[in-house]
Amino acid sequence: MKIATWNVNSIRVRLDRALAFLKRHEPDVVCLQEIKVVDEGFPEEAFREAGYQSTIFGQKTYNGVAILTRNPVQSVQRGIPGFEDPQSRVLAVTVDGVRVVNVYVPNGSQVGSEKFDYKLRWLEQLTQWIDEDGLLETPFLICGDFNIAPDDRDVYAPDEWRGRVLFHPDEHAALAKLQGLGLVDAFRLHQEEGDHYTWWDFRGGMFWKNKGLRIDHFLINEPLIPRCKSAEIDTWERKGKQPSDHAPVLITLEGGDSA
DNA sequence: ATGGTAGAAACTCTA
Repeated sequence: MKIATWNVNSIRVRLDRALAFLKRHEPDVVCLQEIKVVDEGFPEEAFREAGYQSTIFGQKTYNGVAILTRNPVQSVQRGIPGFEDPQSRVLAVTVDGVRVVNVYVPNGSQVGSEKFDYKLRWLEQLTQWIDEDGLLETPFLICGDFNIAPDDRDVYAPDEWRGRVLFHPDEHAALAKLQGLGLVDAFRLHQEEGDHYTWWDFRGGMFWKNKGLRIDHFLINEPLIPRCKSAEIDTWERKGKQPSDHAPVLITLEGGDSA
């Protein structure tokens, strides 16, 4: 079973690339963030022709998440239960025996801003839900754009970034609390070196200088750890014509009851 | 401290 996460930064602009991505990797599940469109505008038909069904939680102009799957999904959840949030940032499904939570964590804008407070509150609500919902009893993963670089290896210039949004102690504490529920960073199971990034600012040709941050993640629970055979960042998707500012991340899970 | 780019939408906001 192959699962991908990708902040596409508008699914309408990225449709051709997304279809080519499906052909190239043949993933079973793809979690998309920042689709930037309402449900009705999502290119469901094009994905159906490619062999995928779409589960969508859209929003006009900003945010929006969706999950593409080869197989049918169960127990669809939109948003964090009990948390009033006008922004579409969370979509969970159960597919092939795995509970998959797709998140687009708030960016936070500037440390100390209202948006930064919202980011921290939002992460707290997310953690509380995962903790209380008994979701961790069975194979479980949460993936997406976390807008947090976990440690120094994940930032091209850690001393320059330390204390700024995406690399702030309060964000690290919030992420640690979530991981404290028993989740591990799947990428780090397979790669301990730094210099592997998933996002590069469009401005200043940061990709070509490899000045990026690793802010897109897969967090997996105990039952999935022995099944996780690989984790990779597809930097190819950051190259060429009209790339997103994020590269996709993919993991493979062996075994389980995937059809 | 500022501006650089991209996307959606509508001459600005978000990232």
